[in-house]
Amino acid sequence: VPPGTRDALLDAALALLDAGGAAAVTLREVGTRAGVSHNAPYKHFANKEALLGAVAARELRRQTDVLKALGRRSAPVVALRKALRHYAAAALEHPARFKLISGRWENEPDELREAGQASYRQLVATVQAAQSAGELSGANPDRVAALLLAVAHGAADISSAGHLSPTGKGQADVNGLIDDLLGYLKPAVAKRRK
Amino acid sequence: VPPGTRDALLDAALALLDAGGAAAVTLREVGTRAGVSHNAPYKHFANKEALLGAVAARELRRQTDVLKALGRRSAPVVALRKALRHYAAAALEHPARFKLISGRWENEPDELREAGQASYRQLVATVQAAQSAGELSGANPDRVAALLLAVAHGAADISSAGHLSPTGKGQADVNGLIDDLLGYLKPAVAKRRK
DNA sequence: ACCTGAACACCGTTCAAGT
DNA sequence: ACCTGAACACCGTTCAAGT
Repeated sequence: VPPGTRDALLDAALALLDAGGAAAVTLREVGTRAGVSHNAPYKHFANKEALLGAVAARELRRQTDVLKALGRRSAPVVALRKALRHYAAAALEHPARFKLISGRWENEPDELREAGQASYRQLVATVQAAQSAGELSGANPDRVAALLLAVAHGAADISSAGHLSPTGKGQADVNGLIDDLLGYLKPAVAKRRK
Repeated sequence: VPPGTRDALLDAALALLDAGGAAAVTLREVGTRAGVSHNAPYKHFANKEALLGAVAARELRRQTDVLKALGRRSAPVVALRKALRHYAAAALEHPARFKLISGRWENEPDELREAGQASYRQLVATVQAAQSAGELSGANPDRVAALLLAVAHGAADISSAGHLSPTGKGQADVNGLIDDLLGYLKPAVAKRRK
């Protein structure tokens, strides 16, 4: 099937989101850009929140696919570093998407919750692979993954708001913080296998 | 001077923010709750954004005062841990305030930017104190402070959205991540002074 | 100096109606 | 099954006018 009204609505909503933030996503403008009337969206989505939820879930799935591809092409700890940098870079490049995907939902759509869980499982798997390869300290992989995600998320969010540091240089600083944490998580070099 | 319309407007906006999120803060409802007409706010603030900016700056100043008091009553590294926990707990308790204070601003009010810088300086000073006391590893205090803030911010934001972990227990997990990072930042015990 | 009431443009949502 | 056009309630903002 060609584009289809539903996909055209999602595309229009994403374009408006990136261009002008969440406030710019108007059902009327979404409809107009998709070539339909101002309330045709209601034939495809229950309401505005459902439309935004579908946009968020689609983007999160796309992002997770990129992270999976990184995992197939690099050594574990390199894939982990690339994944975290990619996560932060995406957040800085499209802050409104980032807030939509990672934000609070009154009624989180199943589609979005499942995409989020799949993305998190991918991260934990990468951490485990790096630990098994002896490239990362051996603490509980779930906790390590959560810590890494918290830093990437927090650094990107703070930087995106312009609050990282008075003299900060944006993304460079975000990557620096990710590297700092990965450095602290390096296994002790003195520890030798028996 | 007794309350004053301006303070009454700020109080009403904060109450609406906490009760129903940013979407519930309506200039009309703010005016009504403050006992004035629906557009009296325009006599005290340029527009809705300016009103929200004043609310954010006031709350950020209050929060920073709490962190300063913690610093005066505890040993440095204890104060640091308490400050980070307090930051995260406040974020979880009043998520809409947290997003307002730490979010993006089209035109960030001077008042808010200055309050944010003061808060960050307070955190860096606490890190430095902990390092001077030999309770925290000696890396660049600005980078360490940024890393700690990123974790507290990121963990609170992810947890607040319900995305920390499928089996996560909210605030307990956030504090756990803060403790994990502080653990990694402990100075090497084997290192003795000459 | 501070406030009110009417008015305007805009938005989410609903409904009756069309093919 | 999908879409349109009119309509409703609500919101931010402006303006003329009041004290």
